[in-house]
Amino acid sequence: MHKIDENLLLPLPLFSKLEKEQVRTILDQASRRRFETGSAVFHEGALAERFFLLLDGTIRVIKLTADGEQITSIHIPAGQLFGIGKALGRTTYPATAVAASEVLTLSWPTDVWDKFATKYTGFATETYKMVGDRLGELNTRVVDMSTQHVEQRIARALLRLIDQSGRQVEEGIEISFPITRKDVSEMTGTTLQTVSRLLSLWEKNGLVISKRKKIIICNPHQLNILGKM
Amino acid sequence: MHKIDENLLLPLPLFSKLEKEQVRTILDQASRRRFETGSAVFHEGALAERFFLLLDGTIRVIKLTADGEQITSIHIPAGQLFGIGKALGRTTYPATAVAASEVLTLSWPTDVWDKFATKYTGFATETYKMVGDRLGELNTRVVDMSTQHVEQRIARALLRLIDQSGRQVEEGIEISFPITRKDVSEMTGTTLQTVSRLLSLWEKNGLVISKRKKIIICNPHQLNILGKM
DNA sequence: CGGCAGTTTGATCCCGGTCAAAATATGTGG
DNA sequence: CCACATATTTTGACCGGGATCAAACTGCCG
Repeated sequence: MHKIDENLLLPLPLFSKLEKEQVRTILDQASRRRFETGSAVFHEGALAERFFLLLDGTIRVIKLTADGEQITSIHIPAGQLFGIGKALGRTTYPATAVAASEVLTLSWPTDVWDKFATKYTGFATETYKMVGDRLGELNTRVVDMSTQHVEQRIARALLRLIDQSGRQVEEGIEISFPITRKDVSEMTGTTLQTVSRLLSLWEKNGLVISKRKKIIICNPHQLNILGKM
Repeated sequence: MHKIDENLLLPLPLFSKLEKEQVRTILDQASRRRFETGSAVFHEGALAERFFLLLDGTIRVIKLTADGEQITSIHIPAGQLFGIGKALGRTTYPATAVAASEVLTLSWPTDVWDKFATKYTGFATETYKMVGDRLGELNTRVVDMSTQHVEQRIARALLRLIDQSGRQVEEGIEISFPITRKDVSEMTGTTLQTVSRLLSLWEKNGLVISKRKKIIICNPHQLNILGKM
């Protein structure tokens, strides 16, 4: 196993209040692992034996319904912790985490969480801030789902994605991991047909450009207006 | 201001790991206040100067949309903390808290949260467990909203309500605070007309009995089946 | 008793789901 | 490098759940 350069991690909010020395100690206890696109990092209901830090790529958090449908709860961008049920008093993972692209993770045994939280200033604080953000995001999701039409939900979902994991390209801002119509429909509670129709329409109007598994937002401003109608 | 009997609070999970002495100290720093049905305890966006413990009654947490619609995020039953943005790194309240019935609260200045969290074993742990539960609830809300039909969402919402704040009465289990068709529609992302139609239908079939601002579930089992179809 | 808040019921309409089928990419093995 | 299998996207036709509009009804409070 390679040693990881602690300088890469120091800029992360999670470690911002720590000494280089401390980050080194934390890293030395971590396991490093790569996941291929589509593979699961952990499964809903499984014993939460480890918690993870996403070094690179994007994690898609999904839930399965009784009848086998799957819906996307959130996407996690690089730099964030996930699978931290321990921090919230859980012993099992509340959802399944899938690699939305090639993914690089660090992970630690759940047991060390308490030690980290008490020993390292800001570690718990930053984590809970992140939890707060996710709570907020879920909250707006609920509001959206109850009040917004499909067109607006999809527009907002795309904006959220480029906000979290957008990459500037020539034609606009691209979603930095492969994403299908089906994925978008699972994020917004619709069907892939509806998503396809809308993307086609938007492409005709110059709002987006979309290829297979790829979406580029050309005109975020216009999309934002659509999302608020 | 009356002294509050600490024996009332000792059974709460929040205080379960504390000495009587410590609970007394915590209580002595609290302000006690009553809110009438419909009045706001705090408003979305306002500076989070205090956090609250709900002694009696039910709190309805609502969010307002851009166009003035309001949707209900969750209900908080007696015994729980709320308005604890500080624990999640927030400085403002993320939603509005309204008294769904007559309500009795204790509250403390936000500043003392850190002290409580570090000083009193289990205080932080219990709080975060609760946050975890709310995260879970919001998560299932999102799943529900994306996959369930209106009938199922309403059935589940009612079941959740009697689960959290039900009161056994002669004909079945009653929701222990006044609740209108409109309230239910705001919880489920529908319209009061649809809720009314369904409740009428269910009443005809003996599943519920509903009066003005009052709903009694006569047959939770049957409703549970409906909610899973 | 008047007025308001809450509820019921009917009629109509349309968004978006469902079913179906074809078109277009991508990958794989020979 | 081609042929075939599979994954993804597109487009069309149809239909139904539930929103919307409208109006009457009921219980409650001052």
